[in-house]
Amino acid sequence: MDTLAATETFRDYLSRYITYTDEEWAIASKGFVFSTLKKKAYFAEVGKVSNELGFIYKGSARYLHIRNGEEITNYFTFAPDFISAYKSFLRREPGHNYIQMLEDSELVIVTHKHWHFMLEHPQLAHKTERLGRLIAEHYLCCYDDRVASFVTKSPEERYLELLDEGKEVIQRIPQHYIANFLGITPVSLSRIRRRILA
Amino acid sequence: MDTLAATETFRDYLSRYITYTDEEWAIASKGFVFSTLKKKAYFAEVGKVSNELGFIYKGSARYLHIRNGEEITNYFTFAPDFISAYKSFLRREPGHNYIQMLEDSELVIVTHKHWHFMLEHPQLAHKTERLGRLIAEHYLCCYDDRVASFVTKSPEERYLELLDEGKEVIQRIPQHYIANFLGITPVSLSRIRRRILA
DNA sequence: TTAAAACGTTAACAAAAGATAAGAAAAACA
DNA sequence: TGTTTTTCTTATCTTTTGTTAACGTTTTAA
Repeated sequence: MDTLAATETFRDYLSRYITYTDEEWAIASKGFVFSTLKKKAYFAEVGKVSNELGFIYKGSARYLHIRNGEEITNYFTFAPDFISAYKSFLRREPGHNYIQMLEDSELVIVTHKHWHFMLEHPQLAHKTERLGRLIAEHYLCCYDDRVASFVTKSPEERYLELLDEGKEVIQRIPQHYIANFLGITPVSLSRIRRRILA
Repeated sequence: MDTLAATETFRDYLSRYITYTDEEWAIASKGFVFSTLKKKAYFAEVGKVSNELGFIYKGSARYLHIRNGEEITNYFTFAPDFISAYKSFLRREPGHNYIQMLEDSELVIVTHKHWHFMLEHPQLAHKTERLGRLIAEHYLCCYDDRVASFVTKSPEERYLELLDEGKEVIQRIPQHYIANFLGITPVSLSRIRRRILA
């Protein structure tokens, strides 16, 4: 996909939150950067301040921690979606997790500098503030669901729930990543699967 | 506390996110409503669209679900803080949880209508959008931590973590609520406590 | 293409959690 | 104050999960 098409895909994705006029979009998109990341490459790393907000229009990624020397996969993202070490990006602090590509991927990058340019540019500021608010609100609601499922459901129920929604996740992701995502061990997930099939 | 003092407490709390000028604040605060809720009263209920964003300046509350006929406490809030059925408030959908006061409480209420008045008023719009964004971002980061603790830590570790941070929670909240919050049963929390003391 | 690494399942045992019930202590309240 | 309700702990038993290790299969990469 060329950069123009990528930019349009991004614009189209954003339209669920906000619609910039052509003129506004011309100003905003001038600052976008395009990036290709190979499978296993890192978009964000522990200990580094993430200066980039990414829009992944091709590919996928996983979020992971290292815990007692072991990788624990936290979350997945599939194109088209945002990809970001929010906390690090927003607070300008060193991050606590890695973001690694699951396949060769292509992204539109909004640097921290450009994001703030958009937040301060007279013509873009208001819509950009709203965009930022709506995006944060959207993910807030997602997190709310996720926490609720940890609090009110058993691992088996969480897995069944995932089967219902996350068709893509189930088919494209190694099972031990999914186990981590559910907060259990890979061995335990394997047993749950056997239990369900029986 | 009288309504003027309450309004000032609210303004002071908001100053961590944004500072309205006196003139702006005069416009904004005109629409605030004041509410007193007794212990056990509900701020939000399942099945009802929440039309109110609350700022609790005195008191505390818990968020809870009903699951198989049993209450499951999800979260706690202590003054001063926001209190809101976000998902319901933001999306105008019937809510999936209750918010119940843990003690007699006093709140500043921003109705959905007034919030949108603030988002659209020429003098307030920009700061209000930013306020909304910063609040959402703040809670997003909180949720991120909470999910990470479910994914990477055992119930016992989550409890120890809570002991470190949440002094208030530990002392003022019944233990079976805390057990719910940690995603385990009250019996299990009791055993964890014995294990730790030994 | 071949060697190495990663993946998923299963087994065996230990540790922890869920469910249920009983009883004591504390808190609510009338 | 006295009674009821709530809260917390403990015990027993069952179920589930964690841990470690083994094995066959698939994928990766040299």
